[in-house]
Amino acid sequence: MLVCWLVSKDKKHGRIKLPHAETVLIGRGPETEIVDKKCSRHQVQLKADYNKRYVKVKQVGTNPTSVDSVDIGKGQEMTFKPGSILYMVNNLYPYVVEFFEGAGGSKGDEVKTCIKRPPEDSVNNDKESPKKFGRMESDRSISNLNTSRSEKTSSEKLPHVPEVKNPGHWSQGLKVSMQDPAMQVFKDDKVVVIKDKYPKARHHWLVLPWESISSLKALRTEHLNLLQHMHTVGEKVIKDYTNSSSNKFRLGYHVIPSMSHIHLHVISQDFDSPCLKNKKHWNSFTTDYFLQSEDVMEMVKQNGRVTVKDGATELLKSPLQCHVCKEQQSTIPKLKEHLKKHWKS
DNA sequence: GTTCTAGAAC
DNA sequence: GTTCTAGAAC
Repeated sequence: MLVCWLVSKDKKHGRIKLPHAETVLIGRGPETEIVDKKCSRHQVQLKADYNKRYVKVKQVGTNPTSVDSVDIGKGQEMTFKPGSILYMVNNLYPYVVEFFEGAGGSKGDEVKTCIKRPPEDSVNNDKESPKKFGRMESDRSISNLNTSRSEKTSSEKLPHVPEVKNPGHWSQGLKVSMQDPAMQVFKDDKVVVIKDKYPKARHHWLVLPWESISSLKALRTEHLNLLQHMHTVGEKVIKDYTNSSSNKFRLGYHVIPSMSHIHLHVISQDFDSPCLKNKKHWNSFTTDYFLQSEDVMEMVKQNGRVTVKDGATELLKSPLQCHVCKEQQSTIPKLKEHLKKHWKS
């Protein structure tokens, strides 16, 4: 009989049993002896899969839980396998997971007080295997790019290349793409620019720092130079790769991005793209969900960090309003038809 | 993040 | 009947 244990790496307390396909909530409390207020009482939701020999970890609390230095993100899941380290919150309180054969009997120093929920789908877990991220577009051309660079200055000299420990998870896709030379439109020692894989306008790039910054919340005063550089590179890409006089652009960040690793959107304001399909897409670029790059820099300058207001998610449900003339449209197809009016010939 | 699809809206 | 959205699954 197989048993799965969650083990505190710093041996703060006894191991916690994770039964197959049962949801277990862990966080601040007597069973973990974590008293840190940054850790929610229900910080993570764990569900072991004895067939796959891994544990699904969902971050329930607000502050970051990470697996091998990759932030999971609130409400999101990652796989946690033997050999990986789960940090309960803020890179603190390390845990490992262990699967043991035939250790059914001995209760040992097991901690019993964890909260359990009935399994949601106790069978049916066998079919899916970790997916590779996305699809690669084979026809991506970089022939007109990187003209100023000599051929082989690439990755070996870069100061930070973010390690992707869970490349299978979709939220890690940017960290994979940014390291793929075929995706890189521009790079220097601090940042790399890639095309958005699902552009929401005729021109849509992402500027990513090599330095691993998980999100806007991690920004501090010491990042100001980098933020400014990201902005400057964004403007350079507009200048180099578009007829910039005829295209309006905005540079900014999503308040709550879906993808890990901070990224500056550089997007033309035509919003002419088949990938723009729903209200969330629209509102994420045309409401205050989109924080202009300059505003982010100003906030960091003033307050030393970016404060994210609660309820930003609600902005994604706002009525569809044209970003140019403010006229409201009832559906996405009607909005897309309306937008044509504002395109230049 | 995208895809898929049930069922709401028309 | 078709179009469109929104939520689950990935």
